Amino acid sequence: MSFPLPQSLSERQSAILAAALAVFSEKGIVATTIDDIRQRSQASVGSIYHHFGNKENIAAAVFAQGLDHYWTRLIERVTPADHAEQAITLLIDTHIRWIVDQPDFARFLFARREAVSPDYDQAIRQRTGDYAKVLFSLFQPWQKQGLLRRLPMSLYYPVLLGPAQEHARLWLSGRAALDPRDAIEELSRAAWRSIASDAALALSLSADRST
Amino acid sequence: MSFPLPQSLSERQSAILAAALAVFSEKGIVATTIDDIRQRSQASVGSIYHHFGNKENIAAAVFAQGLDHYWTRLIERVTPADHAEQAITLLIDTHIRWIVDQPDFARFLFARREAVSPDYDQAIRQRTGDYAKVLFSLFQPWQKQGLLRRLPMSLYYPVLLGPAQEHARLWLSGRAALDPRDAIEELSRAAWRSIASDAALALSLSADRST
Amino acid sequence: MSFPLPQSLSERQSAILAAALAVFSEKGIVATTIDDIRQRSQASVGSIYHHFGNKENIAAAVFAQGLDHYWTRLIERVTPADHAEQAITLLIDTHIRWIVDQPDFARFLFARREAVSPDYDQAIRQRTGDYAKVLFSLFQPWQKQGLLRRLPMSLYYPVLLGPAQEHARLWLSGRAALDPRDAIEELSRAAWRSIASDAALALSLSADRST
Amino acid sequence: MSFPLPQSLSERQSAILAAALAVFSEKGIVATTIDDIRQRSQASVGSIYHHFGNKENIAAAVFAQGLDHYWTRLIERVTPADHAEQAITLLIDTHIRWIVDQPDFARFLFARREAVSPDYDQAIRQRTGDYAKVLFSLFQPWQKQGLLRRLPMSLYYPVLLGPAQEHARLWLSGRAALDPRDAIEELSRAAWRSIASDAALALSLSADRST
DNA sequence: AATGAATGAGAATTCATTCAT
DNA sequence: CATGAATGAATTCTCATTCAT
Repeated sequence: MSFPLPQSLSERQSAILAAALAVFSEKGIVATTIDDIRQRSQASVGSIYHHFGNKENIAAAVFAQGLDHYWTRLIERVTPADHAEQAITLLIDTHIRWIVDQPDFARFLFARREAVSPDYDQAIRQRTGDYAKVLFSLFQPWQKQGLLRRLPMSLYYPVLLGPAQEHARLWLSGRAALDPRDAIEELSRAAWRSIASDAALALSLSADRST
Repeated sequence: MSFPLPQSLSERQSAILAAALAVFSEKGIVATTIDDIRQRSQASVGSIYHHFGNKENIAAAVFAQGLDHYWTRLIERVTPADHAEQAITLLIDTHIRWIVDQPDFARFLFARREAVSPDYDQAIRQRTGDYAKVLFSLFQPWQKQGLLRRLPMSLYYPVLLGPAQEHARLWLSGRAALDPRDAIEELSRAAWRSIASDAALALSLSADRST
Repeated sequence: MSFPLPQSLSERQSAILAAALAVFSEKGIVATTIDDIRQRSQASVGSIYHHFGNKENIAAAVFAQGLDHYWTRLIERVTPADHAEQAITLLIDTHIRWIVDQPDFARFLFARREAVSPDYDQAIRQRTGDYAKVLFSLFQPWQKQGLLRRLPMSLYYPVLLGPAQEHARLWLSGRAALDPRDAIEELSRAAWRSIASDAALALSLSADRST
Repeated sequence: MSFPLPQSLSERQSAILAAALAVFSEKGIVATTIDDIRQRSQASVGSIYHHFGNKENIAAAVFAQGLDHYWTRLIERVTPADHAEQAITLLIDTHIRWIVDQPDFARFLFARREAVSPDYDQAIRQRTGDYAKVLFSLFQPWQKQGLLRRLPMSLYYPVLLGPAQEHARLWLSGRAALDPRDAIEELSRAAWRSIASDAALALSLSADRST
C-alpha cells in the first residue's frame, strides 16, 4: 500500500496531522484515540475520517512526513562535504540536530515505528531504501579511494548512527540528561573511527598527534 | 513502585509470564489482551489476576525477568576478561548472542520498553543502574591505565553497544537479514576503536599491521 | 460536581433516563447494569455513554429530575394556603399524592439516595437547600404570629414529614398495605399537632370540640 | 428461609460478622465484597464460606443480630413505664440512644434493609412483627383507658418514630449536624401529641400551662 | 466538507464461589 | 476447620467507525 499522504495539505489536514504527531508522541500510537486527535486538532470525528479514512492512515501519513523531512535534511547537509571525515561529522551533526529540533517526529520515527501498520512496511522500506541509496552514493568516491571500510550493507547505518541513535533514544525518553548536541564531537569521532579504513585511521591519528 | 516479580515462581506463574512474553513479542504489549495470555498459558483470567493483579504488572514482571537475565549474563561473561580489547569483544559477543538466543526477551527489553508503565520507571532505572555500575567497574583498571577514553557517563552504553543494538533492532523486526552473529567481529572492532584511547588505538593498529 | 442534567433533553436522553428510573426502582441502583438500561431504552451502550458518560451520571441525572419534580410540586401546591393548618395539610397531602403518583421517583429519592455517588452530594444538598428555603419562607408569617413552634432547622422536615415518609417507605417496599392517601388525614393531624405552638394547638382543640 | 444466625457464635464467627457490619456500613451491602470482609476479619475466604455459605447469609445474620439488639433494648426500657406519656418518651429516648450508640447497626437496619435478600423478607417480617406485638401490648392498658388514639396498625410506628427515624437518617448520613440526643425532648413531644387522644392532649396541655 | 449522534464489538477487571490440600 | 489458588460469568467502559443531516 502506498502512503496516504497527499501532495498538498489543506489547513485542516495539516492541523490533523500536527495534532496526531503531538499525541502520538505523548502516548504512543496504539494508545492514542481518534478522540485525542479530535480534541487537539479542533476537527470533528467526521472530518478526520473524511480526510484520512482511518487511524492507520493517519499514523502512516505522519510517518511519511517525518521520513521525508529527516532524510531530505540529511542528504541536503551531507552533499556539500568534500572529504570523508567531514561527511561523517556532518552526518552525525545533522542527525542529532534534527532530533533535537523535532523531538516528536524523532520519537515517532525511531521509537514507534513498529506501531505503524505492517500494511505500510513495504512502502516505508521502499522509501527509506531510496533515500539511503542516495546518501550512500555520496560516500562512494571515498569508498573507492579506500578511505572507508567495506561493510555488509545493513551495517552502515548501525555503525555510523547507532551510537547517536541509542543516546537519542535515552535522551528522548528522559533516561539520559546529556544534551545530544554536546555529544556530537564524541559521537562523530566514534563514527569516523568505526568506518575509516585502517590506513585512513592511521593517517588521521598521526594528523591529530601532530596538531 | 517495586517490581511485581516474586522471588520464586510457581509453575502457574512461570507459565503466565512465558505466555505473556511470547504474545508481547508477537503483538506488542499494548495490543496484547489478557485473553491472549490466558489462551497461551492455559490459566484462567481469574488466576492471572490472582497472581499479577493487572496487565501492567505482568509486563513489568516479564521486563524484570529479562533485565536480570540479560545483565547477569553480560557481567558473568565479561568478568574473566584480562585485557581491554578482549573485554570489549566479549561484551559485544555476549550481547549479540543473548539477543539471538532470546529474541523475545530482546524485542521486549530493547524495543518495547516504553510500553511498560511509567510506574515502574524508577524501579527499572534503579536496577539497570545497579547492574551497569557493576559492569562499569570491570573496566576501571583499563580506564586508569589510560587505555580507554573517558566519556560522559551516559555515552558509554551508546558508544559501545549502540551499533550492535541498532542492528539487532533491524534484525529483530525483520528489516535486516544479516545474522547478528556474523556481525560480531565488525561490531566489536567498531566498539574498540570508538572507546580506545588514542594511544591504545595506535598500538592496536600497528599490531594489526604487523600480523 | 454539578448535575449532569442538560437543560433540554433529546428524545434519546429522555428515553434513557426513563428506562434508568424504571430499572433503578426495580433492582436498586447498584444492582442495575448498563445492559438493563440499554434493553429498556432501546439505545445502544455507546449511545448511553455518549450522552451520560457513566452510570453514576445517569443516576445523578435521574435524581435531579426527581428532585426538581418533587419540590416544584410541593411549593406550587402549598403557596396558595392562607392559614397555617391548611398549609400543613396541603404539605402532607401533596407529599403523599406525589409519592403515590410517582412511586419510582419516590423510591429513588427517598430510599436510594445513598446509592447516588457522593460526588454529587454537594450538588444535591445545594439544590435541596434552595428549594427548602423557598418552602420555609412560606411558613414565616405564621411562625411570626406565634402559631408555629420554633425548632432547630434540621427538625422541621423530620417533624412534619417524617411520619408520612416512614409510612411511604413501608408502603413502597410492600411492607405496609394501607394506601398512603387513606392516611393523609391522620398524618396531617399528627404534623399539625407536632408543629403547632401550645396556644395554636389549644385553640384548634377547642374548635374541634365545639364542632 | 430462617435466619442463618447460630445460637452461639465462635470467635471466628463473631469476628466475621463484626467485620461485615463495619464494611456494610461504610460501603453498603451490595458494594461490599467478600474480600473486604476477609481483610477486616483476618479470616480466609474459605473460612468465611465455611461458616456462612454465602454473602447473603452474612448480611442476613448481621441484620438478625441488629434486629434482636434493637428491639430487645426497646422493650426492656419501655416495660417499666407507668404512664402513657412517659412510655412514649422512653420509646423515643431509647430509640435515639440506641442509634447513637450503634450507628453501624442503625445504618444497616434503617437504611440498607432493602439490600438484604428478599429470601429473608419473610423471616424479617415475622421476627419484627413478633417484637412489635410485644411492644404494642405494653400500650394496651392506656389505649383502653382512651388516652391514646386508635390508628390503623401500620401507622403506629411511622407516627411515633417517623420523625426520630427521619432525623436519624439525615444525621447518620451526615446531612444533619444536630445530635439526635439533643432532639429527644422535641421529638418526644411531637410523638406524644401525635398519639394522644384529644382528651389526653387537652389534659397535658393544661398541665403544662399550670407548671 | 463538516458535524456529532449512534453503533456494537471487544477489553480489562471484579468477584462470588468452589475445591484441593 | 482453615487456607488460598483457581474458575469464569458478568460488568463497565472504550473506541474505531459509520451515517444521517
